[in-house]
Amino acid sequence: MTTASDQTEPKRRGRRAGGEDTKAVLLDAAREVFIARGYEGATVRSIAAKAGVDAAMVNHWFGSKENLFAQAVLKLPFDPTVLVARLLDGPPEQTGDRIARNFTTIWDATGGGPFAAIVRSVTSHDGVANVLREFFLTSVFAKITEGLDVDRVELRASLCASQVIGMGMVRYVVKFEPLASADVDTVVAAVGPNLQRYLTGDIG
Amino acid sequence: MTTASDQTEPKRRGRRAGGEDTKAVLLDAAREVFIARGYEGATVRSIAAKAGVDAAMVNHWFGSKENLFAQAVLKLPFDPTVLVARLLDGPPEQTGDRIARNFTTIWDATGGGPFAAIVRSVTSHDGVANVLREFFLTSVFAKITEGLDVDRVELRASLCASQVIGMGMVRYVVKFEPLASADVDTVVAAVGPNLQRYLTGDIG
DNA sequence: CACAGATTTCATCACTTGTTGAAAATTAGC
DNA sequence: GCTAATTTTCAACAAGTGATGAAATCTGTG
Repeated sequence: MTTASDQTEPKRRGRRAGGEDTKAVLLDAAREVFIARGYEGATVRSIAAKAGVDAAMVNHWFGSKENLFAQAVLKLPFDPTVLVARLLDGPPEQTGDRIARNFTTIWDATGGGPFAAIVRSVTSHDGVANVLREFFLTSVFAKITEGLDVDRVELRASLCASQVIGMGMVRYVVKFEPLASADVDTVVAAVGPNLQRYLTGDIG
Repeated sequence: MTTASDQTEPKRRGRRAGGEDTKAVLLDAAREVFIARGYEGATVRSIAAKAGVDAAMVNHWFGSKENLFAQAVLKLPFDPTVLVARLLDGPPEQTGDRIARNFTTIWDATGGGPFAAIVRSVTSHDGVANVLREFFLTSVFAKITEGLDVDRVELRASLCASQVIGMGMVRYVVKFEPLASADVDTVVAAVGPNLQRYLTGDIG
């Protein structure tokens, strides 16, 4: 709805009048459709239709559907290191709360879109599981546990990942109520302490 | 590999010699392929090939790919009520441990197959999210929280679901180490107490 | 053995997929 | 204003999808 053209006219050929960059329009449309349908479910034609251009533009501007997916979804919209810095900035005993608050806030801002897109494409696309692992484990949670002076840093990191990913699944993908609609403070109060135990508590 | 035929002969027509039930062979093959590839990724032809029969048998025995998916994957292989009974049988303060142990043991026994299959088909197939919700929320965790005499039963149920689903995602779908390879006791010691807090603890 | 019914394969349908090459229309440089 | 480069649409491809109807083959009953 955001970028579609409602015209059904015979649509004359040739270069566009000017202004809007088709490459950017395609990226937006692709992100939207990939989020809603996953990699295989999102067809090149449906993406092009939502962008209001011909399907051939995908190959012209991105070479392949594969590459469009990488550009639109796989490429992280922010730097993990600044996120880690923000999560480590504050009292160590409240790190769990900060993790819960930051992820919930960030994902809520986009309706959970990018998260859902990646999860929904975890089968279709070979690299998606690796991207997930690289981001959650290596770039974020391993960095945090390593900065906390605790034992079993890898296990603690994967446990945190399990809770954060599970929260994302329930809140944005399968949408279990009331967690799906709970406000951020409720989520932080519920999930934060459990994350804190994974980080610094006794895990057996 | 389990049910395939390695023959490349011209394969004569007509009714089979006898013995193996094609319907059951197809169900096994379907489960295997749906698990590995998701609903859209698993083609009728690939399922039939793995079963060693013609693709037309799918429509002959199940009417449609849709119905085969329902029969092979969506239909729960066990009764949720007996699971709930087992989870509630014992000291209430160890319910979290029992949940962690039971789900891990059950899923480990099948390599996490059915869980992965459902998650992987959560986009492609409209009913999958509903099946997930119906099972985890309504049939299992809501029943447990209702039997525990605590407040906010729905919120606690969805929180438990988030941790259990997250554990399943990390252990069986994206496979984050070391949680993916940790033995059951380690998982129970780590996850159990967090589930217990969601069930009977102070969640804000 | 004959024959009705069940089971299986085959050939094919209509449709959708990602991709490509050429033609048409527009813009930019001189 | 002419020309070259860029952008866009169109038409079509080969490959693959789920599904279907008929023919071929087997089984079971009489």
